[in-house]
Amino acid sequence: MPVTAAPTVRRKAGFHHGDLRGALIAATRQLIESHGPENFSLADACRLAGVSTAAPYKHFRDKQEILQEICQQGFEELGRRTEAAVEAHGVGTLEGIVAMGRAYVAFALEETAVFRLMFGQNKAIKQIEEVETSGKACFSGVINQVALFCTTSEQPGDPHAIALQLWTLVHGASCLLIDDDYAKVAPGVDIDALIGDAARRILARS
Amino acid sequence: MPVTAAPTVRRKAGFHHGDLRGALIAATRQLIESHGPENFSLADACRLAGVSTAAPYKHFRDKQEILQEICQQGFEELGRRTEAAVEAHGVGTLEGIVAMGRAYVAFALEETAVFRLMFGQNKAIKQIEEVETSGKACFSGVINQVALFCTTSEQPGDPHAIALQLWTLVHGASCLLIDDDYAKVAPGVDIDALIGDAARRILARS
DNA sequence: TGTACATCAGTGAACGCGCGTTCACTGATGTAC
DNA sequence: TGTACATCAGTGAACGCGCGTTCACTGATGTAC
Repeated sequence: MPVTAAPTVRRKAGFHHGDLRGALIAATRQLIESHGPENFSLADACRLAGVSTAAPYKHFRDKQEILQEICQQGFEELGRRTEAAVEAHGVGTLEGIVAMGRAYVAFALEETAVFRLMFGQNKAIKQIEEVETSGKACFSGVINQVALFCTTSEQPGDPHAIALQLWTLVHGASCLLIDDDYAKVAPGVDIDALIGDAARRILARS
Repeated sequence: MPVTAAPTVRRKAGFHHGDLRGALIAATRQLIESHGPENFSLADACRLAGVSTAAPYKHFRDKQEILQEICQQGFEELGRRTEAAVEAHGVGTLEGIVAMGRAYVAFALEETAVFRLMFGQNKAIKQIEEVETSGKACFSGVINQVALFCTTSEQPGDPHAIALQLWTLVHGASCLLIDDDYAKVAPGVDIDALIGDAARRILARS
């Protein structure tokens, strides 16, 4: 399938590109979005960026390094989004925690390919240190909120265990949505309601 | 990487194989288990089964058809397991429903590659009719149990909505486990406890 | 029981293809003077 | 301001490789007589 340049990744005129590194990342994101991270070819990304297939090696060690970079950016973006969500809806409140969950699912829907990289089967990508650190930071944010909620609402629950349950829930929703698996048995499911309801039950005084 | 024949897929002596269809399915399952469904090559499966790369075309239309067959078998197996679980732990009971969830996660852990096929991104595989039917049947089993539980325990909840929440939960647990994503923030998490606890909260009188 | 024969599962070679990476190179850029 | 030059981003051709699928074929099997 021939790949034509999209506006966001079109090269500048002339011999030098200007921001080939950025353009290759943009092209890669676009390609893994449509073909999945496993079926992405570096050669296609080069075609999208309008450069020769040898050009990426001036900016990345190998194909894998581009994916690692995208994965890393993804965790930072996810952290930013969930933090923004909880701040907008109330730090330490039930609504704030639910908003974090919804932000997680929204991220999976909007940045599906990046989400797949971040939580998918390619272990090599996830195991570099910067990625692990950003990932832990995201989760710590959730635990902190749950702990805060438990304290202020005088709940006896273990924040770490509850945060894990909530993460499991929103991650499940994300996966079932992006892989179109709800469609078969619950077309048009209201996912915000599902998450809100389930999270409320998980966070309820037990 | 050279692939050597495993006992379960070794060919019989002689020109004719005997059960090449079965051997190719076994070989494919083995390969997608180690390389993922996206990185499986038909040629490797042939090597494992000890036949030429042209042999599969006497039994399958193309590469995709082998994967569809495995996906189909997977839904049937999952249905069998969840039904067996609920029958062993109490039809229409909370424990029975929790057992179904645990059986779902156990299936994901034991048949990871098949699970990935069944719920993964390859839409073409999931969209054939037999697969859709088996998938719906699996989910209906859960709804029925939840409905039964709601009735006998005089709960007002909507069985369909509650079943969706439970599915979301156990699917999330399955994905996070098989992709090794719990490891970073909760190494050695007790997943049976997590599911039991969360399911109890979701099924609790609201 | 013995033989002729149709069937068809598996062969092995070939096809066209696209991949990731390497290589010596080229020419645009920007700095030193 | 003008010129010489070092830098290094991007080129284009080539590499070795493995893939999915097709093809005419072959020979083991089992059935009809």
